[in-house]
Parts: sequence; C-alpha cells; structure tokens
Amino acid sequence: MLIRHYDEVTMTSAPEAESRDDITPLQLEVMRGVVELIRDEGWGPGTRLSVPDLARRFGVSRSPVTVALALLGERGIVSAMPPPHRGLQVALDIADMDIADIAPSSPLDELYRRIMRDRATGELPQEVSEAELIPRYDISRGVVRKLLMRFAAEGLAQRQPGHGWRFADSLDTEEGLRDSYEFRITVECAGLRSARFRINVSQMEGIRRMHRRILDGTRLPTGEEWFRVNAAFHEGLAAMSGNRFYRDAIHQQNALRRMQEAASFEELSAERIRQSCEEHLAVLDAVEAGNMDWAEALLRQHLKQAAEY
Amino acid sequence: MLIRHYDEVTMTSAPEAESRDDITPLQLEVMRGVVELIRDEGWGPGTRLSVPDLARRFGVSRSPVTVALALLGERGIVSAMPPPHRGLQVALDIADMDIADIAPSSPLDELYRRIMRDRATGELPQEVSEAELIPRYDISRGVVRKLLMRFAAEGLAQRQPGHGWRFADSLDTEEGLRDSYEFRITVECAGLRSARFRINVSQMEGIRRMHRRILDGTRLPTGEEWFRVNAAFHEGLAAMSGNRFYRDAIHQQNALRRMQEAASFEELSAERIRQSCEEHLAVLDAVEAGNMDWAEALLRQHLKQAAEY
DNA sequence: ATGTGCATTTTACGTGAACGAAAAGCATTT
DNA sequence: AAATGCTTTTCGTTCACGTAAAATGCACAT
Repeated sequence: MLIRHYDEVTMTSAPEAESRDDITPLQLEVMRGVVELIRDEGWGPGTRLSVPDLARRFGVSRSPVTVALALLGERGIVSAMPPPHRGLQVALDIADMDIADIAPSSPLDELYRRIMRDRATGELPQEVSEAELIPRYDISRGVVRKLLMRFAAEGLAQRQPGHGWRFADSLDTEEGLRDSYEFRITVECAGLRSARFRINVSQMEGIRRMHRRILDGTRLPTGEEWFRVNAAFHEGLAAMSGNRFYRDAIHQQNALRRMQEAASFEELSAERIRQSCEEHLAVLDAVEAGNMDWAEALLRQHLKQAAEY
Repeated sequence: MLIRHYDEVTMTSAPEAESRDDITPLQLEVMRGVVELIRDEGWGPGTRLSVPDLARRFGVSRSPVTVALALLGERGIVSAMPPPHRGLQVALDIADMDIADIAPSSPLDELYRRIMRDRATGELPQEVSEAELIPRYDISRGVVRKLLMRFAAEGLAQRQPGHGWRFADSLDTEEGLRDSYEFRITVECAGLRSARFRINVSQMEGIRRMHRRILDGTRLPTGEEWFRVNAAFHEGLAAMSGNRFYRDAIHQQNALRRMQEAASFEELSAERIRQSCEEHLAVLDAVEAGNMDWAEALLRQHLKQAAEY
C-alpha cells in the first residue's frame, strides 16, 4: 500500500513531515481534478466524497482516486466523515485557495511546459531528435518518448519519416495567428448556428462562475488561470454546438495557443482581461436569450479584436 | 550494404529469386511515393530520377531513397541511365499499373488496416489495452505501441488516463456522420471563401488527372483508389485556401472516414463514382473560372448529397 | 443499494545494451 | 553546380525482465 490509511492520515498533526514525494502523474491529475470539482461545483465543507463516483467522473479506477483523496487528507482539504460514518468529506471552503498550492504540478508536467516554453522562445529548434533531448533535459529515453507522444496527442508535434520529430508551426508568425483566428471564427460561429446547439445549463453556470471569480477577485489572475477561463469559454461554447468536431477543433486550437502563451511572459493588463470577461459574458447572455444573430456578431467582434491584440 | 549495386541489379534476369524481404517500412513508403510521383506527374520512360531531389520531396535522407530505387530496379520499374551517364531513369510507362503490385504494403500497414477494420466492424471494442492486443494479433509490445501511436497521430485513438486506449467514436452512427458532413461543409466552404485562396496550378492538374484516369479507365477503381482520389480533391481544395488549419481539419476528417470505409465492403456503384467525379470537376471548373459563389454552391450540394449516400 | 476497505489480478513502465537503419559528410564524376 | 557512390556518425528500435501502479473482485458496513 502506497500510503497510510485514512484514519491515521487525518490524525497526523504535521502533514508536511510525512508527505510522500513519489506521487504518480495520474494521482496528481486526479488530485487537481477533485480540487477543481469541489471549487467549480461549489461544494462546501461536509460534502461527502464518494470514491466510486469520482472514479467514474474521471474515467479511472478507484485506486488512484483513493490515493489522491488520501493525499488531500494529508493537506487538510478532506477529512474523515464524523462517526459512525465512514468515508471522506470536504474539510474546508477552498473557493479562494490556489490549486497550485494544494496539488503541485508533476515533474513531468513541469518538463512538458518547459519544453513548450523552450520551443516557443525558439531555444529549441522546430525539428528535434529524441537523442538530442535526452542530455538536454537530463531524462531517460522513455520519458522523452512519453513527452513527445503527449505533444503529438495535442497536435503540437509529429514524427517525421525517418528520424526525428517536428513541432507544429507555431502561432508566432503573423500568418499563423491570422489563420488561427480565421479558423476559430469560422468554426465557433458555425457552432453557434448549428441546428443542434443546446445550452448545457450546468456547464454554462460553471463558465459564468469562473468569469465572475475573475471580475470580482481582488488580485489579477495568473496567465495560466486566465488561459483556462478563456479556453473554457470558447471550448464550452463549441461543445454546446452538439457537433463533436467543432468542439475538438477548438480544443486543438487552444492547445496550440497555449504553446504560444508559454513564450510571452508579459501579462495582459487588468483592463484587457476585464474587457474580455465582459465580452464573454455578453455572448453568453445573448445565447441564453436565444438571440444567436447577436451572439454571433459579438463573438466575431471579440475574436477579431483579440487577433489584433 | 543492404542490397546490391544498380548495375548488378539491372542485369538480374530473375528478380523474384533475389528480392529481399527485410525491407523497412520507410523504404516501402518511399517506393510507393516514387511510383505515385511518376504516375501523378506523368513522367515517361527516360525521365531521370535524382536521389537528392526525391529525398527532399519526401523529407528524408538519401539512404532510404537509394534503397527504394534499387528495389524498384529489381522490379524493372527503373533502370540505369544509358552510358556514359550514371544514375537512374524511369524504365517503363506505369500509368496503367497497379501500385500494390509494385510496392507491397508493409506488414505493419496490413496490421494497421486490419485493426482499423476490426474496430470498424465492432469486432474490437472501443476501449482496448495493449496487453489485450498482443496475443490477439500475435505481435510484440513494441509493435502494439507503434501501431497505437499511429492511430493516435491520426486522431483515431487516444490514451486514456490510467490504463488503456480508446478509439475515436466512429462515424458509424447517424449522428457521427451528420456531424462530420456538417463540419466539412463549414470548413471546406469557408476555405473557398478565404481571402487568401490561391489556385495551385500543378496540384490542380494532378487532381484533375486523377479524376480523368477514373472516368476514362476501363475498370472500376478499388475502394482504396477511389478513396484516395476523393481525399485528394477535398484536401487539395482545403490546402489552396491558404489556411493551414482548414487543410489539417479536412485531413483529419479523411482519416476518420477512412476508418469507416474500412468496414464497408460494399463497393460504390460505377454510376455513383462517375457522378462524384463529375461533381468534383465541376467545382474545379468553377474555382478556376473564379466563380466562388458557384463553386461553393456546387460543393455544398455535393457534400449534402454524399451525406445521404 | 451503494460505498468502504482490503486483497488479488492485470496492465504498463523502466532500464540498458546490442543491433540495424537513417542521416550526414566527403571525395569523385559528369 | 549538382549528382553519385561510399563511409562515418547518429539515431531509433527491439528485446526481456523486474517493479510499481492501476483495475478489479469481494466481504462487510451503512
């Protein structure tokens, strides 16, 4: 057994001293997923956390969920249900907590982002060989392959015939950016006009909540946070089109854009972010009012403006 | 050296007896590429084949090209230039030859298609584990991973968190098909209307030639041949939009459709294929005449009709 | 019924060396 | 100037085994 039992965990007074460092990426991912779920669904202290239910939501078995919850127990996020019940519950209100503080990103994630950044800044050439990356990042071949496969899965890189891998043309050229915005306008607007467009109420709620958190928040969101909100809006809208291909296309665009963002250290201005949030909310209002003409016009305008920075 | 020198090869009277069977997938791929190039570009006997040029076209080094040409030499497709020249030339007119007879598909390709077919027919579940495929197809883990990675690269499968892989939802449901056609209409038509749409003359020529070969041919094209022509038309048009994302999106749609085709053993009727060819050519005519309104109307109609079978 | 806690089974990852193929360099030829 | 033919260098694949973790099954509790 990787970690100690719940009752022991929750009795531990100094979690730091005992926290494990051989957490698998999947366990970490589930940890983050649980925290996001608690936050996005607004679950308060005392809400019961069912392992089978969580496992179903994330599409994994109960094993990693069990471990993830135990780790969250070490961090005080979840605690044992009051006797005579068994199981776990949410321990505190985490609405204002930073996910990064609770679930650190895995070394693999760090590396993934680092490579992305190196590529975006041009430090890494567009074409690379596995062997070249091994000494550069001081990792084994297995890890290299895993990382490259992940890039490939996101459409960010592909094997080329013979030797080597090739990263996708990045969006750093004017041309690439223009193409991207043209594509997104085409697909997102078509999604809005789809005959099978249906509002997903809970998803809509979640997106609105994310935006409101930013508008009402006291501090500026980090680049990563803002990116997630932005992506959730566009991807969520595309998902509601009822056409999986619109959704997938926008998802891939977001992956590409994330790579670009990795390069720009400049933060967007608070004003710029606020404006974007309000434009997003205006689109959602129009959609909920059933005024798709207006929604499309707003969305088109929003994307056009973003294209010009 | 893997194979014998050209002069020896061309002197061999019984190529079968000496033909190698440890040809790598890349070498086979290049072989096919060369044959297709000769045919699609209409190169006649005597045309010189430059190794560096071919290597550049396929994005590989000269090594696999050299081997591929030598293998084609064994099969009598290419021959040594007449003295005092060195190098190789096209040996015969291959316009009517079947590519499959010249360059057999690699065992890996066969397997890829077989798995695709098994999946499409439902013989293989949507979710599979690597370990499950090893005994089923009697292959090593390495091969399984390679194959699955290829599926993933085409967007036909993806790893799921934890264990196992999941094939993409196939297009066999009515819903999937409808989504696909809706998506393609959206993207292809947008591509036609792109401000940066530019006709690529040589590509246009190639596509026309492929269609004419079918219309003028005596025998019905195989399902695979027709698929290629069809894909070349739609993908070619998307490529001319000047927006790489339109092109990539259509490319992926074609990959998905290929998976579906793998299941249907029924051949399309000669009449149906002829009609499609003519519709394609009509779209090209309209595009070349600069009448994009008409081209879009024709394309939209063509896709709609295809959606209904 | 559903969830928990624990045990068992199944699956995949890590490692590392040896081999074979692709890439790259360099004379030499036309 | 560019291609060929050959050599050298670099890269990726392929094993097999051992280990860790994810999936799964089951008794028992709520």
